[in-house]
Amino acid sequence: MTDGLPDALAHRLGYLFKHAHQRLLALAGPATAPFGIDGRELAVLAILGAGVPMSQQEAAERLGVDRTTMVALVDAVEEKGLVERRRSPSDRRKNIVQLTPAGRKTLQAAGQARDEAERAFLAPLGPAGARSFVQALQVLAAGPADSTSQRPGR
Amino acid sequence: MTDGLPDALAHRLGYLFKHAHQRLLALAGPATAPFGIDGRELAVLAILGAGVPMSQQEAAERLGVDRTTMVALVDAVEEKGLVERRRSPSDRRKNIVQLTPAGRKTLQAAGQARDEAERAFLAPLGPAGARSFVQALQVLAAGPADSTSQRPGR
DNA sequence: TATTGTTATACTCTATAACTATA
DNA sequence: TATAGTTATAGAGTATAACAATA
Repeated sequence: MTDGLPDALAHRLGYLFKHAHQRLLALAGPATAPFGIDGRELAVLAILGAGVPMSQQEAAERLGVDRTTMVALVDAVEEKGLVERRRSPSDRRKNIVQLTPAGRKTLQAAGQARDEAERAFLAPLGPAGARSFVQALQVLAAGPADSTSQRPGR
Repeated sequence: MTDGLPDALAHRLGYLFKHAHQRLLALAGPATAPFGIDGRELAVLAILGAGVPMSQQEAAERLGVDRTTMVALVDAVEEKGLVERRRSPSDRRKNIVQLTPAGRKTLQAAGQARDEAERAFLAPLGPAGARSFVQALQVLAAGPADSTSQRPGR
């Protein structure tokens, strides 16, 4: 029998997603905590530090959160001195949100800690199993490839 | 347009779990809605209909939810006439929660609808890919197999 | 008129503490 | 004293509506 999982739920994807996610959080939370940020704030830094400067709304879309949620998220990392809001010169309605030097440093260090936590989380699958699991998860998270967008992997 | 996944997040498991789960809910929610229940209530029916009669607290533990959360959950399905609470003869503090005939019927029909939704969700992986994905997810949800094994929840 | 950021508000989900009745 | 169920309450997390500034 699948020890740990009640039979009636062993194949329920919702249940499995919830509990797998909880186990990940239990590992990744403590990993990023020493850097003063949580997983969501780290994701904000990662989005903003990825490339071109972008507005709050662009960042919110990429994160998959509402723009009203993004306000509090940017507030949090700005108060910690990790990002700065600046008015866009070309469109003064927009905030361009940029990483500070401290933000870049935190992104680098906390990102590494989180990567290690993720590796530990995936370890039971073995290297090849972990790789194909993440690939499959990317497919499922991206959803059915619609005609106008590129197909992620495979 | 953000087609697919933003590079900076493509390998972040928390992000992938969240969005994959959301996509699953978008499919499974409408599938069980015609039967008047949501996914969580269906899980309650599945736990209670799986075998031996059990108390609310036992069912809550297997579901991975708090016993106070379980009260409202059982309330909901009881009001719909799908389960009945009755006092345990051997320990009058306990509620034995049993499926009604309507509950069994709903479990059967809604369970089938949900299974179909899950198959549709996993379809992009192909049959073999879906199988190994679910297997991996079970491993990750159950956590490291330690000797005193209980589940992580709570 | 539409859009960006913002605030206020409400709703969902869940957990903690306290109460009751049983043991 | 401890446990099962319950209630009240509070904390996240997120979404909707409305407003000011700007386009």
